[in-house]
Amino acid sequence: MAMAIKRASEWHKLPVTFSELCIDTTLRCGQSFRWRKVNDAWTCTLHGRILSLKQDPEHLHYKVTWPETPLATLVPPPSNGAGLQGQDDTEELLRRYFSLSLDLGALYKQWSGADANFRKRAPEFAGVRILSQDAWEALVCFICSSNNNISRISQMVHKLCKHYGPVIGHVGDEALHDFPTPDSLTGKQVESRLRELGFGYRAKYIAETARVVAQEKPPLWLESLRNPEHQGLQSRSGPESLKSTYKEAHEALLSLTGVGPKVADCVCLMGLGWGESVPVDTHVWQIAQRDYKFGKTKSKTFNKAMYDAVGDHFRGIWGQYAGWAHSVLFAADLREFSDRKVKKEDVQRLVETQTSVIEDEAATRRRKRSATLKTVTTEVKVDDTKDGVLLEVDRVFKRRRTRQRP
DNA sequence: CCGCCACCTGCGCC
DNA sequence: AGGCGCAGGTGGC
Repeated sequence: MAMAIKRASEWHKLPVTFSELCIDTTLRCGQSFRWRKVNDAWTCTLHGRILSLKQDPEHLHYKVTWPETPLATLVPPPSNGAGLQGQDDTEELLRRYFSLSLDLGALYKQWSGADANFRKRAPEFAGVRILSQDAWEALVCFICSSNNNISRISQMVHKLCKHYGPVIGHVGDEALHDFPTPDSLTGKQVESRLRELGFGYRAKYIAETARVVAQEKPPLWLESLRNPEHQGLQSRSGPESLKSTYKEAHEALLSLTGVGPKVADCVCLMGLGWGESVPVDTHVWQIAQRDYKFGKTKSKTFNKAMYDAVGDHFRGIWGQYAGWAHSVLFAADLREFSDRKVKKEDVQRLVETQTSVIEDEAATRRRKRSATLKTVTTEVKVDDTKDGVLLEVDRVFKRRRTRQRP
């Protein structure tokens, strides 16, 4: 069996157009925190193997590297049972991971038809898909994401794999690890060790959640929360009574420490196949206020009712795959991709002025952020005379905390 | 229920 | 150059 597995890795290709999948955007937009660009190829461990991806306008190119020693004993086979049987199931895995049976072009058309704002933003951000990630991995990664930035989240997830995940192989002299199982994170020392590794208060959430998932919840509890409809994955696991709806899955996840509505929705969307789930974070809340006229209610702070209202609103205009549409706008709003927006506005602005657009843009962003985040409770108007922009801010997403003096 | 705050840490900015 | 403020939130009053 091991002999069949071990062979020289080579590149394969899958016909996929750029508008159906753009890995460069999809893998960098904060869904998964493990993909790294190595020698011009996106690389990550997935289902017990190392996967490298490249793309041209017509194809997705992939290369598989299997473990030097069989890992059947270390890594549980995928829940669909298609594990290491000797034949390469990587193409099927990729189709599943990227949900390639879904017609993304048709969805973009639907969302554009229903929403002028989407129509405006989407052209620069084609091919953004929701990754079908492992539910447990998504759960832990998004627990790490609370009050945190993408750079540090990535570092933390990397450390988690490095210290608790099985080695799958090597790239150069660096070992690549798979994501650790719940069992491997249940030890007595886990919390203190994670704190040493820089996880901060999330160390407790992770250790506690691992213990509950591995020992207190019934076996396959997470899997039972999966959307049975998603990409035709007719449930082969569990009786009818264990199936859940999106709302039930969301509620169930809230029982875990460190999991609030936002993290629960991330797990629903990216780990459990619930396409209608819309994670509302500070970014999405700002998008809702800026582009969808949110922020006109009595309540002063962002509460659960408003959280649900934002999600319901987007589900209303975008429909069954609202979470997918949301991630397109989320990507369009990310700092990391701001160059694409500058380019576009460059053209517009050059017609009007000859000033430095990039610097202008950066300054505007700073002022906007500053106005949005630092304003406290009262209505504020910021008159930006230089750009002739009038910003109205009804409320804040989060009250600025005043640091205690020692 | 609603509305505070504290919570770890690292990086960017002034 | 040394702090301050913030980052895809959540738990506990």
